[in-house]
Amino acid sequence: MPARRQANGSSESIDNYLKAILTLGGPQEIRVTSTALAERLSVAPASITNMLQKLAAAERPLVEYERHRGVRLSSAGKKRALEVVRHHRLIETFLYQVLDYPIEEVHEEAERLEHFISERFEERIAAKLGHPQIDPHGHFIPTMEGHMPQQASIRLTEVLAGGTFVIHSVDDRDARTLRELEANGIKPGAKLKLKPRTPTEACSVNIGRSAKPFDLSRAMAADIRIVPVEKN
Amino acid sequence: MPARRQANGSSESIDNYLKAILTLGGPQEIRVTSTALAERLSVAPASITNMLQKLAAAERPLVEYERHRGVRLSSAGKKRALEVVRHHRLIETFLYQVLDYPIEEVHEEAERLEHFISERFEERIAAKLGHPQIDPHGHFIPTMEGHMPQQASIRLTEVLAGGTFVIHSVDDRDARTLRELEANGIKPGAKLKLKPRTPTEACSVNIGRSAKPFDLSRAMAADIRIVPVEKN
DNA sequence: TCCGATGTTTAGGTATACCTAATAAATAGG
DNA sequence: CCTATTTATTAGGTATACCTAAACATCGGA
Ligand SMILES: [Mn+2]
Ligand SMILES: [Mn+2]
Ligand SMILES: [Mn+2]
Ligand SMILES: [Mn+2]
Repeated sequence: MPARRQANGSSESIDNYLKAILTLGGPQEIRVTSTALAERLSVAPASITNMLQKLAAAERPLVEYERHRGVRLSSAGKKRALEVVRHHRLIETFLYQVLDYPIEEVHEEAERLEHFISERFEERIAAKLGHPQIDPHGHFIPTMEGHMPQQASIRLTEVLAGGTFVIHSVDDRDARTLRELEANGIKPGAKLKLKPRTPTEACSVNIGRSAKPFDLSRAMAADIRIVPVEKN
Repeated sequence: MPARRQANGSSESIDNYLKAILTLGGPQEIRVTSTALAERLSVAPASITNMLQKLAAAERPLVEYERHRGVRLSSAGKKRALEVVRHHRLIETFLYQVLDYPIEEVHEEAERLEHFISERFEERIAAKLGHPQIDPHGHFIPTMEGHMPQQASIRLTEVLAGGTFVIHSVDDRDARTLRELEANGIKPGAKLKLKPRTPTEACSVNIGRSAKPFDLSRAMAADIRIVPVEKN
């Protein structure tokens, strides 16, 4: 079936590949391996190779691909990926703020709709929301021109020394974890005191100004990104 | 490509077939011919036959189909069709009232999004709008349970006798005509005086309480449905 | 440096939803 | 009532996006 193609010669499937490459490539746009993509997209490695070859061979290629050496986005691919991420995060913000969705349900809906809204829809919800720069999980929303600030935050699990932090963002993909995080006051902007620990120990944190420490599960800790604060 | 399937074993394509059969079958649920469907969906007749056979052969068939004798919706098919029409009209109302879309642009966006929103999204926009019963073109919005009132209206082109009418609804599919209609004050609820005419004559109307008559183009007249009013 | 584990690609196949061209059924006109 | 036209179906083919299994590269150790 003629999978619905967007104007730019993209499709729902292609969009998802581009987004995955953007995310997995990270800020330095490291080459992404087939295995990493296969894992991320829950698709067989052979299917990944196929798609990457197609994307690289197109008239206006969306990726740079070399056999056995991974892929990177071309500038056209990066542009489209950021456009889709903008859609995703604007939709999440809209669902949360205008339609009163519970935080843990916005991601799934946005993951679908991001591929099907028009430029007008994008523009209208952005206007309705006052052109927001941050989504409900704390992630930056790319601008219409395709710019997105670097996240200066670090993973909570990478900090062993302890200290005081502000929560920058939470991962949006696992609804259960996200609901648990929110139920415990762990959301962007919240303050958090971390006890020093060894790599194998659980993370024990104080949220806000509560006196009793809270032990984060592995899943919860891995989904939190934080920024250090000077205490004053 | 695994065309996105909704929970009910439907898909964007199937949804559009079901909607077309609902509309073309009319209130009495007349059998719909392959040609009519081919025309409506801009798809080759052979493709229609193919799809109808598939839909009729399914475990839980969405249509009743007999070779050379057209199709009707099964009760499951009718249920789904009304669900999609509900999505469509709620989305149109939402785009118009909440996102301030121009009237002539809501249809195209709704035509796409109707297939991809969740039950939660449907429920949330319905709530936001106060559970509306009529969309911006004057069409009834099916209820959550799949009920939709009959339209008692008639086509403007069918009236030769003249008289005073209220505009019940306008067709939403042609953006240009719709914009023209709206620009001339022709929208649901507006009052309209029709001069008597012969079948070949153009329709000349007075809109609202304006004194100067307006000649409707064939396209415009065909897109208007009206209800007679007692003048008092 | 060769060897095997791991990762990647090729080869061949499926389902959806379209298409065109050829064929068959239904219907309408003489 | 029989044929010509219209309408519909069958047959065979395309593109997208997946899959599994088999073949092939790459790279880290021994
Ligand atoms: Mn998300
Ligand atoms: Mn997506
Ligand atoms: Mn519409
Ligand atoms: Mn549609």
